[in-house]
Amino acid sequence: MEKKQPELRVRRTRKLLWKALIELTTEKGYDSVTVKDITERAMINRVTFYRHYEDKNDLLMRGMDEIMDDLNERSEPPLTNWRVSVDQPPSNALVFFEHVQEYAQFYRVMLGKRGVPELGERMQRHIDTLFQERIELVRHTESSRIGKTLVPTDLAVYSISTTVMSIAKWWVDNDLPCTAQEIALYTTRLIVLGAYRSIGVEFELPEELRV
Amino acid sequence: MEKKQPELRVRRTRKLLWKALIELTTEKGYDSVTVKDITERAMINRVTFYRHYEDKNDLLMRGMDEIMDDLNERSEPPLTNWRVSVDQPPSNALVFFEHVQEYAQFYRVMLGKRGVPELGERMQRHIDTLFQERIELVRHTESSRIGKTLVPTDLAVYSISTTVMSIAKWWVDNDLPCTAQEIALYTTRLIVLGAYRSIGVEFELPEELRV
Amino acid sequence: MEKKQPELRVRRTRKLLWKALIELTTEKGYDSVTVKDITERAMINRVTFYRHYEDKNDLLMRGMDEIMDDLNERSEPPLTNWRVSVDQPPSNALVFFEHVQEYAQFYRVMLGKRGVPELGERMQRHIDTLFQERIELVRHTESSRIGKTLVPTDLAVYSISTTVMSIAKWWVDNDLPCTAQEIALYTTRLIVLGAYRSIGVEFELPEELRV
Amino acid sequence: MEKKQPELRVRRTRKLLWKALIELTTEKGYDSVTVKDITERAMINRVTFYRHYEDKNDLLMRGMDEIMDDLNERSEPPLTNWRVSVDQPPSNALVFFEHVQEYAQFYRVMLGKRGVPELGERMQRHIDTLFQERIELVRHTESSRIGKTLVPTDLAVYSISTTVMSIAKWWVDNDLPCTAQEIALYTTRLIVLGAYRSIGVEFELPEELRV
DNA sequence: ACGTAAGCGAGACGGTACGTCGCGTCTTACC
DNA sequence: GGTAAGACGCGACGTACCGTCTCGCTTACGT
Repeated sequence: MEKKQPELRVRRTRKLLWKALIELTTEKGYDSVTVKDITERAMINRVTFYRHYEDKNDLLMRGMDEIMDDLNERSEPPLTNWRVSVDQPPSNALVFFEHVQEYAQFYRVMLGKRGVPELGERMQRHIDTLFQERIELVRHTESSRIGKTLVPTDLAVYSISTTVMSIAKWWVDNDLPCTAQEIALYTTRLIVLGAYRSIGVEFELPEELRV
Repeated sequence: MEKKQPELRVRRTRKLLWKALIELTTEKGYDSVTVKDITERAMINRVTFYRHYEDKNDLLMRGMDEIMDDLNERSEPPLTNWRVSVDQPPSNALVFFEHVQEYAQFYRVMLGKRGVPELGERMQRHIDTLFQERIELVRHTESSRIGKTLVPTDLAVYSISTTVMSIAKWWVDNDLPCTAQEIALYTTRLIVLGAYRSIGVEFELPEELRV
Repeated sequence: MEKKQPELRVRRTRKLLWKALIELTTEKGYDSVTVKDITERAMINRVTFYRHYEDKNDLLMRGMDEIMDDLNERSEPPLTNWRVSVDQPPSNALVFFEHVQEYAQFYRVMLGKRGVPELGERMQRHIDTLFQERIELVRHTESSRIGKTLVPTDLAVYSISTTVMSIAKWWVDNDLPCTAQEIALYTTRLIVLGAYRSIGVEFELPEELRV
Repeated sequence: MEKKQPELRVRRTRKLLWKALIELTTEKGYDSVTVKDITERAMINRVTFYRHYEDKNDLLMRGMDEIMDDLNERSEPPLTNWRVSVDQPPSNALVFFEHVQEYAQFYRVMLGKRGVPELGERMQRHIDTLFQERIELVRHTESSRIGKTLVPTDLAVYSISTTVMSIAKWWVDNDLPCTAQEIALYTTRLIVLGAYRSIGVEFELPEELRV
């Protein structure tokens, strides 16, 4: 059973408000945007705004929810037989960056300095979850040998999710200068070489990269 | 020639206002703090606040300036004969984390989710500057061999400064669970193994870490 | 030809709305009553209210119309051979107070301080009309002698209608402490002794009241 | 020790607001006047209004207070040796109507149908107080003989204060068609002949008025 | 040490935005 | 055709903060 679609007018109103929020945040930064600004831009009465959302932040959160829901639906559970590699990004990395690409304008705005730190944190939690599961799997897979730990694991995991988020930010800020496939690969390389290596997860390294 | 100290009362007023800002930001987050809050906490008349600062942000920026000045004074110019190593953090890494340690309360508050993203960005720029110079040096030093580039250099540099900042945040958020020396070492390892390696900067790796 | 009765549902709706208006005015005063209050109390949809009435005041006016129509139907034209007396209220005085008695709740509410001044004014106009005709008759009837005028006639007439209305208000406010016959008599006495006398209308005064 | 005058600006602000209230009430009726109307007319910021008064009604009440205070200061306590007469209004009647005359614009507006019933009630209470004391005195003065009671005393007293108020209203509504002295005399006559007589208070009646 | 210029407290004020309430209109769907 | 349910535009409300101004008091500094 699927949930009933709201009325046409309601959907139109909400869409216009969301659009106005993104536009205005792009123009003057999230903090500077007022509810009045949003409703004027959307050509919606201010009171009507409050009939749908508690405040500016509520509008943002609900929009973010939808986007995060979309990401969650796309993400696959971590594979059990998974090979750590510097040549092939894992499927969820690809899913993540394709998702970012799709909502590029949104992410560019919201991850920017005048955007909403909250968004980065929510996504980071999402990534944390995926990676922690993954790392456990990786550490217990025969294809990975465990070496010496150079950095505390929790610090390394934290640095991983930060790295992913910051790369996503860099990617959209620079107007997607490469494909999702490529950026996912770069991300994988940085993480696998750095954080993974630091916590002793070993991996297949092509001959020419060996030290 | 030293600049004349402001009058006693003026220094007292400014100090009280700064103290109040930090306290209140700790308690309820920077955005929620109002000028009225600050002046009430500092027991300073609201008009007096405006005699010293343009607004809440001005107060913050001037405080940040002083802290950043302190950091800049401590930082040394990058060494020309510099050896990339996973065992010994470069001196500026140590300087940086010792500085963070000194102002730990300030950084904990301001880097936190209810803090001020602006601060992170200013510091990141600082770090970017240091690292870009350093990387140039490293790449042209005979002690480092240049290998294959796995990740675009600008992306790697960006990920470096992000990593440093995020580690600093993790460090203060977790109440300095290790010494400045240690955290500087971990940071160096993550960066050297990951980002440096990705852009082909090779380094001395102890025997037992070799793949 | 009688006017067609509205549909059953319509009559029910209007009756419920009227009832709710009176109740709510009793409870919190006319000004504080909102259309929403009325429709909630009447368990009628707010839009339905607007299908029947323009606004809260329209509902009141139409109800008042019906009540005033009732009063007008009962009132008799002033008699030509009419004796001014302090012992016997004229028939219309009786009609008036019996009418007030019948709609006591309504009058108590609407003449009260949180009621509707408009009502008092409409009734006062009604009374004015009756009295002006009457006074003309009285002044030209041989049974009344015209004495010296102590007060301008228009002022006296104004004071008469005010007196009647204020007595009606006093009567319902004090929960009808005497019969309609009695209150009509008191009213007549106050008017005949005061206003009538002041404009020179003389009257039969029982022996024991003479000065 | 006299109470300290508020600051010049404050007095100016309040005066402008009061003036605007009276003007606007004259133009469109008290109920239709909004705080926004008042502040725009007074060229005062709306927020400043709320710094001085709780709401529109508070502004009115405080203005009324001052006017009532003025009336109270002028009114004399009822004389003990007091002669009821139809030729000479008692001094307080004169005081009252002179007061009304002075604030004629205010009373015209506020006693009118689009004015504020509250005002009439406050004044009526003032008058009630004066008259009740006076009637007690009158009834126990040798110069007045007590005759038969034709109307309940409380009803008669009520009708007195109503009469005074309604005459005041008539007077200002008709643009003061006679002097305060005259209107006070008419009022006295109506009351003395009507209500006083009805409760048995006898008085000096010139020969030609005797029945 | 002491007079004076500054810093400061107190609070009125104009202004922008907030979130809420009530009004009256409109549409859709039911019966 | 009467009614329910509810979205919507509109105008006013009373409040919170902002940043400015003016009026006096007091206090630390320089001569």
